[in-house]
Amino acid sequence: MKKDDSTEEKILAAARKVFTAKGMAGARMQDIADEAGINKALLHYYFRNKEQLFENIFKKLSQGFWQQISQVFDSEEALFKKIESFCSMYIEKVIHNPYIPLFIMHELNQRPVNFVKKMFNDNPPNPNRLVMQIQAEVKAGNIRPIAPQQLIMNMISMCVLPFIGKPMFMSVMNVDEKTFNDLMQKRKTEVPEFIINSIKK
Amino acid sequence: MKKDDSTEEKILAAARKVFTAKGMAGARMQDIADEAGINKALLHYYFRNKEQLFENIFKKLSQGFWQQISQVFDSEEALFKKIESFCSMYIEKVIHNPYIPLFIMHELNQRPVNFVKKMFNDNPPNPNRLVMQIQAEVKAGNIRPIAPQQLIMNMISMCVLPFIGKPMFMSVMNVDEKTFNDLMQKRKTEVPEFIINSIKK
DNA sequence: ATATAGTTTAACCAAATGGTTAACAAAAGT
DNA sequence: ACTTTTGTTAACCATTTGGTTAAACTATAT
Repeated sequence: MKKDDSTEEKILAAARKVFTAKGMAGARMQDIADEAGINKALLHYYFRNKEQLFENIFKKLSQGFWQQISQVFDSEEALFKKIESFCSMYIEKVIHNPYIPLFIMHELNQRPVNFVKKMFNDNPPNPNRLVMQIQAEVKAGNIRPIAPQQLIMNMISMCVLPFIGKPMFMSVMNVDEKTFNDLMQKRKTEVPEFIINSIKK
Repeated sequence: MKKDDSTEEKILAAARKVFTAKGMAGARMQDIADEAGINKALLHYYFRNKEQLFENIFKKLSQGFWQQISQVFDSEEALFKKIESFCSMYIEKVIHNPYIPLFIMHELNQRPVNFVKKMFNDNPPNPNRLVMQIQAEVKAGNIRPIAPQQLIMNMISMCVLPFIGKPMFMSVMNVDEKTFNDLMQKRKTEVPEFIINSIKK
């Protein structure tokens, strides 16, 4: 029935690329059509309008991204091991999808809180296993006292911000693409080491 | 000669508000005019076009932001004290300007590298005093070995990312505005403590 | 007072942009 | 074969949006 079975996928791939690079407001439907190599009207044939195409991409990306996080948070690993797993997994992921975090956070900041809540409330139970683990280790005296929320924010921050601020960091540290990538590779072990050094007794 | 001496300032304040909230692509000239309470044509009378108005705002914000950072970096304080100063100063600043970092990073990511370089290359000398301080303390054996660039990225990351990701954090941690603000206030001492605990011997 | 220069506005314009339509092409059903 | 359904396109449309213009208004200088 279909002439080319992957047209819808081509559109989705193109939309993802354009939206994540330019944001909803900066993306042009024509850009997406060009990127997909199709006529602009086809976009509206497969997806009613820009808003729906955007939501399709955005929901998938933000939920997928968060799902991967909470999967590690809820795993059975011990705390220190889990910190190592999370940082290396997450940094590795962002190395290969450097635009996603900034895209998600920029768009979340454009939308009302109830929209944001709807996006995350379903899947990730809170307090999750990681929060309880941290509380337990503090209570047991195995790590120094720290609020789980603060520790988790610290961890996520160090994993993700260097990518969001990549242009700034590259410019002010005066490093080229290759050097920057080397720094990020090293962070996969550097960040967990930094965290564990801070909380261990 | 001028009817209202502060018209230009009203425009700049309005433009700053709209641009930082919606970004260059999402901002409408009409929005800025409405926010300033003036006719749209006046925008073009004081600033030739959207691009120039944007550049005016963007340059001031990004350079000012970076200047404040490098000012602390280059101060005469001892390392640990400097880390404390930076974190409390920076978090305090972002509490009162929560949109700025995300705005700057989003816009920097939309522009070519040479544009970014032009924006930062002038003022902040690199390697700056903070880099040299870290190297010296490592060499003297006063702190554990760490690359200055990694430590500085860690510090900036923990100070700024919670604000960039505020909607996400509020939603997944299920906290309200007040609780979030409390968390951020505590970070002014929590983050430097976290860093110093990690690097001290 | 009147001219002059600077300021502000309503109305307008052209280009860009999201979206529609009608016709055409390709598959699938019969 | 041929009818129907699905996929694709070029041309078109309506609205939005950045930007202009000409006239009106205000303050100052003469």
